[in-house]
Amino acid sequence: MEVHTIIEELEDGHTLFDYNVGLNDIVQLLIRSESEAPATASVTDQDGEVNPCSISNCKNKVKKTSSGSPSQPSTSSRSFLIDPGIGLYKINELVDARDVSIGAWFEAHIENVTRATKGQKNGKAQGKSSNTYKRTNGSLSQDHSRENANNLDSTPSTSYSDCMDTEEVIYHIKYDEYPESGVVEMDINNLRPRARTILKWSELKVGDVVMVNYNVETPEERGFWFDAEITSLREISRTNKEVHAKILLGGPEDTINDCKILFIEEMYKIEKPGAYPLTFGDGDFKRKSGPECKHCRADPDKECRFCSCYLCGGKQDAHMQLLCDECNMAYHIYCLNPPLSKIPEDEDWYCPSCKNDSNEVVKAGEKLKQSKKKAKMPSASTESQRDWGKGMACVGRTKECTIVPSNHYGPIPGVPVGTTWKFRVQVSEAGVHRPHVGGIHGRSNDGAYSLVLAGGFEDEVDRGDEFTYTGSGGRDLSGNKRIGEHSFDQTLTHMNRALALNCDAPLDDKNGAESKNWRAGKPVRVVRSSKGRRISKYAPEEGNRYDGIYKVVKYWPEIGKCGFLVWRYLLRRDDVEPAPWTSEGMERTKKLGLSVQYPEGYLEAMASKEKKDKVKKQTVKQEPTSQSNGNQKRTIDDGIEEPTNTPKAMRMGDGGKGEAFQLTQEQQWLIREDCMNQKLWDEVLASLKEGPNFLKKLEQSFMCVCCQELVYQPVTTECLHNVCKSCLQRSFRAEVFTCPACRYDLGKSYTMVPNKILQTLLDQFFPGYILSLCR
DNA sequence: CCATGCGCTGAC
DNA sequence: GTCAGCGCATGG
Repeated sequence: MEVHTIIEELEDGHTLFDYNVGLNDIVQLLIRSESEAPATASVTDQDGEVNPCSISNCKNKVKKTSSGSPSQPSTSSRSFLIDPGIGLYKINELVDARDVSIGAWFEAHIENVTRATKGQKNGKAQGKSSNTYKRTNGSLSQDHSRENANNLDSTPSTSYSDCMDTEEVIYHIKYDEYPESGVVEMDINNLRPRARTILKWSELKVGDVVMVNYNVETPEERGFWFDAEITSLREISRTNKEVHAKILLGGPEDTINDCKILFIEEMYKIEKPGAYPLTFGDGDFKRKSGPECKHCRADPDKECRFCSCYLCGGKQDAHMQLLCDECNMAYHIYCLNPPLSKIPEDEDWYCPSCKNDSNEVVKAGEKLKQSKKKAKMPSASTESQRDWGKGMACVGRTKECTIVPSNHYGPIPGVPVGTTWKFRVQVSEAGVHRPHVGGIHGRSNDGAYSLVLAGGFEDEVDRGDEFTYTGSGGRDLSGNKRIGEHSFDQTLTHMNRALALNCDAPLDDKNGAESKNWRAGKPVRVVRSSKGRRISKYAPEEGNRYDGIYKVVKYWPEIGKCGFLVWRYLLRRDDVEPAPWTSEGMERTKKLGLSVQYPEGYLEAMASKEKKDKVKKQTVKQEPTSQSNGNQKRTIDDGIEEPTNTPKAMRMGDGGKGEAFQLTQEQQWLIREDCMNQKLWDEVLASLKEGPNFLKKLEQSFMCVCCQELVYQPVTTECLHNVCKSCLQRSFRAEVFTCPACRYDLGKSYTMVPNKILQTLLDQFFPGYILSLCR
């Protein structure tokens, strides 16, 4: 059953190909303006015969090729130009299929286009119903088309009013398909011009239609090209992105509407439609110029887009023509701007529109190009031999806390008081104190969420349950420093203002303020660093320890020991969890097995480094002049054996033991009420005794299969899976009415009712987690 | 985009 | 032991 699509008007600057018309459509063109008056054109195949085909997705500007006046439109000879002439098109319907499969790409050369008048269209439609287009033997449609062509020829004086009628456009296309060498003619539907803009991840967004070379997570065939509309994008880590897409064309099955795309190798955005020539295979499909051109069959008088200069249109001086290795277009060396005096010796040559800036190309073995930001960084200009970024001085995060947002007040779920990390970057990863370097984390219009006590100020006092803290700023950070000498007064702005806002008193940036009800202030997570040991006996021996929740009692400006004005804060502990230095706290620390946490592989690396140093010393002693440093290093690296001494890392894994996770009565009641998820809850509750691991288990069990995050506004399906309502809605919009987890058919009219009980529970366990998902 | 920063490391 | 100076995350 064919659908007739009427394109009433052509918009300026567009071609017929810009209109999306579906498979098996017949395009009807209604000419409305004088300038777009219809014309006749002949459809001829290689044998001079006429061969109709139905084509869709065409929106083509009528090109005048002779000087027919609008008053005699039908006598003028016109053709439809598919700019720039050669393009990569997709076959969707093959009438005369040979060894070419549907979905294959090929280069096509639009030879001729025919338009039939209204009367003929009807005739043609009849012809179609009588199998004209579903040609199974070669003669039927040819005969019919010839009839059409004859009709055209016999009605040269069609009046202009006729031109206002709906008329059908008929194309005839020649194509070459790799690896088939000959020119074959065929009927084609749904021509789709291609784009070739390589997408960067950062440019990709939901809703983009892209052409992807991919591996898709289905049992179907992998690794080919298809068109897809991006439905969701998720950055799992800096190097790991996940894309879901709705396949539009050419996927493993066009029926798959939501698939997870993995390992994308190349991706092109389909932008402004236009014919972008691409070649198949490894360049085997390359035309020859001049008399050898297989397209014009060595006929020097025949116009041929393949061997005529793209700039001047002439096919003379074939020996002076350059063929672009990308688009295969021919260019006279003297037509180029600037012109070339001779044929370049380079094997490859690219035309001006295909040439890439060699500065932008990353060659094998070369480092990736620096981002704009990196280019501005000192490392881009200085030739320092230091391996910045390898040690813990400048590493980036490898994990990120997403169970609470960055502006979360109060404890981080699953992180008990006493948890200790070796490095600040780990504290950041845990979400306890996010800045790598800064002492206060907060927002100047909201408040402070956490701070680190590291003994940066000699005149600070730490009494454990109460301490004074000094604001930030006032330091001379010239010379790319992170900390420096005090050289000016601090102000109650930025983080200093944030911390002041925690105090339950009106802000006063001149005299400071004191809270009458200090417990009413906003909670601050406090981390003590081992660096604070020089002024505080409460600082941990090693690393950075989370000590619990404190509140700002008061803040005031004063002249510090440094001689400049500083803002000082008094914080007091207000936490039900015992402080780590109390006997109760120490017992708990022991019970929970909280020992210093090191980054993954850190202890191993340190152990092997130690070993290396030892070996190095020995080697130097034994053969002081035998090897260069480089070789020596390589030998040692390769000879590293597995580390044997990682006691602390081993203990680290026991962190969850010792203290069961406590559920409130309300939580217990809610869990019982959530009977749909009873089985899941039973599993999760089994890990209650594992303490913090309970939350991890909870997070895993209630993860949305679509967005891979903790479900938000969960819809608990009949098949007992939990999916975010928005994810399920997206699936339904893509007309997939099955459960994303198990493909159970939910039915088109399924009503999505969020599981409020589950949402309440998740909000309690992971306060405000939705905010961290919306970043 | 720019400014800020109670870390961290290798070189001296 | 001291110190220069880096990437990174964060806020504005």
